[in-house]
Amino acid sequence: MLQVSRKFEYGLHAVTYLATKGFGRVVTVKEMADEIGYSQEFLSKAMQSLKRAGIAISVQGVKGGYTLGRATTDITVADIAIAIEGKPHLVRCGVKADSCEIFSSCHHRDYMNTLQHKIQDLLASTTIHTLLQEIEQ
Amino acid sequence: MLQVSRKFEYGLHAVTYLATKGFGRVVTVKEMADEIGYSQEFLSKAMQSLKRAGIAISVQGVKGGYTLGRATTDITVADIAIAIEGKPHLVRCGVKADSCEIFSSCHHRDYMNTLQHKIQDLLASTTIHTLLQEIEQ
DNA sequence: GAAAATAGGGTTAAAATAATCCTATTTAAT
DNA sequence: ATTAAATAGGATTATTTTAACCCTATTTTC
Repeated sequence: MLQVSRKFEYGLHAVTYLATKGFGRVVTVKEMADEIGYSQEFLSKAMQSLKRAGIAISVQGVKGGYTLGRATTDITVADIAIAIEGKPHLVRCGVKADSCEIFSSCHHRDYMNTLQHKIQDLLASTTIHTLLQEIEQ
Repeated sequence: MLQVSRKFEYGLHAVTYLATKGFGRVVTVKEMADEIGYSQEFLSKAMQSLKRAGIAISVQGVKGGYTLGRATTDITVADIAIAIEGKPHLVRCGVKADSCEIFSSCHHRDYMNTLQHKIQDLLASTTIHTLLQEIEQ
């Protein structure tokens, strides 16, 4: 349930890594993979997802690499999750709506959606900046 | 990431179903599976997990079935998640602590644990009672 | 004793996740 | 121009997780 995918973990770790390296500093995937201890190729995929979402900026070519696309105050955990895993689809009711006999009285979808929004709101209210700060007490 | 497992969904749906049937009313897995549209055998496993956690009470034998083990005000979404999927282990840093060269300066585990606790707290503060109420506005 | 229910071990099937492979493109340096 | 180092990304394979299924035992009512 509360399990985060490894790709998300890669993405979050990469973002916090870039954040500690300072805004604007370009870092290669190789450096990150070596330092952090992840698979370079898989981390590369995560970075590509972060780039598409504008969370990271890529610089191609020899002196290339990645840097943060915006301030850590403007990157939320939800941003990273969605960039990497897409919008979550929590509700997977076993019965399709049009063949569900109790659909009108069944609020299962509502409950699941409520839950989803709660989690989503929580992650959306957690910026990288606050996450970093909460640690270094 | 934010994806809930089907077994958790089964469990939550079963709990809300039992809740709407009224406290103390014993319902068979077959009835629930038919009404809700889930696999009877798999739902059965979910119920067994809920029973072990005290969320449901089982009655064996011919007139048997399940009923809620305690009031909906005393069952949280976290209870159900843990009963069904066990305690989550969010952090899966690619490097083992004793072979991690940057361990002392790496706060990744802290970030992940912080996140985990935030989600856990959210789910632990969401009771079935409130979930049911929030819908019927 | 028969029937209807939970209990639960064990195996198989399906799906999702993670890893790998390979090639293309971009760009700095020589 | 050529080379080397980097990102971009499609495609495939391997692994792991999840879901489904099978089968037997136990409990309890009638």
